[in-house]
Amino acid sequence: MPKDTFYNLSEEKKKRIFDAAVQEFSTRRFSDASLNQIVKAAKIPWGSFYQYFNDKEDLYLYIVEEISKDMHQIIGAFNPNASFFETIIQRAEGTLKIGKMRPEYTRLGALTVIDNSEFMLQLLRASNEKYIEIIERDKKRGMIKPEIDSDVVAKMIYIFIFNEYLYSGFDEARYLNKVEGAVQILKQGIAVHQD
Amino acid sequence: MPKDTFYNLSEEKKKRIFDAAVQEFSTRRFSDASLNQIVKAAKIPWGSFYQYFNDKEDLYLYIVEEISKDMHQIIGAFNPNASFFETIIQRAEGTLKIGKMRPEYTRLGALTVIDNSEFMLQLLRASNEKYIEIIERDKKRGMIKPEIDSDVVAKMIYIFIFNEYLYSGFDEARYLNKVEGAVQILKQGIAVHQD
DNA sequence: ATTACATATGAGAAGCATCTCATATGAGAA
DNA sequence: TTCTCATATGAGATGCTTCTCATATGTAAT
Repeated sequence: MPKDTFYNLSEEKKKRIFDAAVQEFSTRRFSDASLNQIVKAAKIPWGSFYQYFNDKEDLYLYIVEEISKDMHQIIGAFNPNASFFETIIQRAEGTLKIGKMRPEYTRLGALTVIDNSEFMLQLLRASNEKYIEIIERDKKRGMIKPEIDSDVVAKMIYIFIFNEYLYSGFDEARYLNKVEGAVQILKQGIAVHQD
Repeated sequence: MPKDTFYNLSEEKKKRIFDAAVQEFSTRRFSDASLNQIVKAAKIPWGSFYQYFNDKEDLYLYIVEEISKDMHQIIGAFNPNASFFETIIQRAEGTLKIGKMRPEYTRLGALTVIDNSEFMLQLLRASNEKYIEIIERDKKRGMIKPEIDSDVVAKMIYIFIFNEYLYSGFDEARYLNKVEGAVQILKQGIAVHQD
């Protein structure tokens, strides 16, 4: 947690520090990111940094927290009645929106997720839980086969849309097309029915 | 490429260096791995290291190369006539075999792949190409719906089995069960058919 | 004006990294 | 034996990092 001294700073100075940190943490992963660069870019003296934050991790967690707040505001609430399949598409669209409005958040997110496997695990688990709930609900609604392993479905699609975004998300049309393709495959399967 | 001096070394000494490097590179990613640790563990003097290798990367590439050779020998050849679905299962079994026989290779592989996104991209592309070929062949065999996007299928399953292994591969039965579940879903889809 | 206190400042301590280089060693050839 | 040359060796050069601390500054209260 940043110290009081940090919160007492002018908005302008806080923003300078935030921007410098986002810039650095979206370019290099946590362990490679250099406080040197950050204090230089933020134009604050070395000593001041430690008046504001306990250490590098303190700053990092603050940044992640702020970004998370900002992202929720940008994406807005999901439609709670959307089917699992619709939810996937909505989520992909939300990801694209963030990527467009705050590309640096996307880069930082990608670095965070590949850097800290424990963090990634938590993120995966949390997302998975949400998806599983929606799948279970749709099973009750009679929209999804009840014998299916919800965990597997959730992971297949979540990991797919995540990876596909990292590696082709810059091409929005293509990305949405691929996600829709994946949803179709989930829905219908790929085997030729011989019955 | 290691220097001649390295190849002239006794097998015992080469193995000592190999083992020390695998140990370090399977514990910390490339940029965090410490040559200090490696020369200490391998019991070679600092100066000698630079008689054998040009730099850290030189050693690293050598290790990856050796591991790759060793792994191919362990897994052996795939059955070329197996269906796409069977190939997936075989691949998962191969991964488990490596994880059992050379757990340190798996750890090193995981670190490499998350460390170097360019390397990961290459790996993904190469694997994807192979899967796509098999899928296309099975389309011609009349086993897979021809209108399906092969690229999406390949990625969905490949990324799934990869991630699932990283996060639950230690429980072999569970892992194979999940992979089989994923294959079933791919085959049949998850939507309740209303026709 | 004086005191008190929060904040600002940057030089440098301390630690760790990779890599170099001058010198030592030891085995085979002349 | 003496010379040659590949190899061995480790101290330390150099450069990066995070983080500390003694001192300066500015602001508000007395």
